[in-house]
Amino acid sequence: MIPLHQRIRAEIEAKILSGEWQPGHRIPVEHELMAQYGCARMTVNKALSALAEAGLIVRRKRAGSFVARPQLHAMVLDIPDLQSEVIARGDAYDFRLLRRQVRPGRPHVAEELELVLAGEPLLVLDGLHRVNGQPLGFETRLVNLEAAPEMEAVDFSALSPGTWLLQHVAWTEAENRISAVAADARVAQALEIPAGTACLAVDRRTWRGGERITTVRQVFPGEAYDLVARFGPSQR
Amino acid sequence: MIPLHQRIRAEIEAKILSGEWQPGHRIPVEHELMAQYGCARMTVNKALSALAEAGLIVRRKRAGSFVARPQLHAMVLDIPDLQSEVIARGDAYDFRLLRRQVRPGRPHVAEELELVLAGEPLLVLDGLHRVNGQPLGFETRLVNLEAAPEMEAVDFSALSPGTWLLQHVAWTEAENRISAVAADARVAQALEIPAGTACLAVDRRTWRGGERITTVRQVFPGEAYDLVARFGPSQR
DNA sequence: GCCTCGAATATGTATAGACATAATGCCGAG
DNA sequence: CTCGGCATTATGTCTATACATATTCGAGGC
Repeated sequence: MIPLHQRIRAEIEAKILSGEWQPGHRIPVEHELMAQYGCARMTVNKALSALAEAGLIVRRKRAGSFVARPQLHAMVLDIPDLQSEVIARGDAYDFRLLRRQVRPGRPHVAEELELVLAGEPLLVLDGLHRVNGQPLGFETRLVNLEAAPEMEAVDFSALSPGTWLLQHVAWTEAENRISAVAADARVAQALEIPAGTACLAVDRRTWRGGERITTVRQVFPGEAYDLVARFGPSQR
Repeated sequence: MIPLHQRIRAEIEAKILSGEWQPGHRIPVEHELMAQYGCARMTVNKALSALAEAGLIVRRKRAGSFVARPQLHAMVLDIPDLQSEVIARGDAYDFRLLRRQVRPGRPHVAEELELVLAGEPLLVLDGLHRVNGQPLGFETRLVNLEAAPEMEAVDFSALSPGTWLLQHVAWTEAENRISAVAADARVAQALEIPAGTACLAVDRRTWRGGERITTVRQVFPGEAYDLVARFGPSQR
């Protein structure tokens, strides 16, 4: 019932991932596979093109197709959505708003100017993600109200701004920057950990076609949280 | 000179990424695009299939194709290769080996048993990545010598084991786990930072077919290093 | 009003053939 | 022996056509 090009792809993929075909190994040329599966070349081609797209093989004209030497530097990172992740585990999630403020962007703060022109309205939100009443992560967010004016009216005393934004505001590009920081006094107090504890910081910025929508920094205690990036069969 | 299907793809992608076609917008059906570009349906189909694969659009039979609502949780993570990254910047890279040891896997250490059976040979390497003579990151590595026997003979007093492994040992699957840790005494001394400093820890495990090859933990001072994950046009 | 079934529609898969393009390797000229 | 150019080969793109499949919409029966 599964399409033939997908079966061809899966069988070759299995040979590669099992190690039976090592990097550098030459894959049967399209005419051979065509004969082997009794199908048209387009079908074989589709399977091989998909494998090439996924980076598992390299194709060279006149020479043939070869198992690729995998590269470390482009892996798929899972960024869990806190709320759905927590709820999926059967725990209770809530968001506690600590600060809310609408004010113009300050002309001397570079971070705010990346988001809005000086004087344009900026929504500032600080809050705490919690699991079963325990602090999970601290979040500081700036929102460009020009890009998401409806957001000014939303009540975030319980709903997470990230969740609301994902559902209501379209974005086209996003960047996450991951680093380690020591918890400062404010974060430490909110997360109920000693000041100076090593924490994972995720800085996320989102755009909609050139226009900046929001900037957020989320800080998690180091032992309570990690991020995973994979290359391999689970990739798809 | 660029293939037509790629041009079609690029033009639709541009409309989506510019925000001109918002999420939920219905894309012209294949027959319309076919007429618009004066080509066969297979060509249009190839362009749209690629966009669907990349997650930019969603295709539904009978209904049509629609701009997808982007999901946060699968972004592409750049994991720089330290050595080439540093050299590309024009700085001097070197690796200093701090410890080297070959011994059997200890039966009570879970981490070692994931790599080898108890009693099988294990290569243990500790070392320091340096830029212009300054410490950049501390690395602790376990290597399964069954999987990479040639490695026992290599001199790592200057060459980084990661670089050697990437070039000489084929792998099929890898996982990176990113977390924050406080520098312990040994790491702090090696990196010349105060003990307890917040650091970014990258735990990497690689496989070949089901067989584990190596486990490595790299620790970087928090301010000196970060990782970036993106979704968007730079994705390809 | 509601439910079922069939027609229309858009995508999914596949074929057979054609020409384009790139790279390898061989062969002959110098 | 070396170098340039040409034939060969494998992939890349595209066409025109066909049938399969999933989903929606509407018509008709209850």
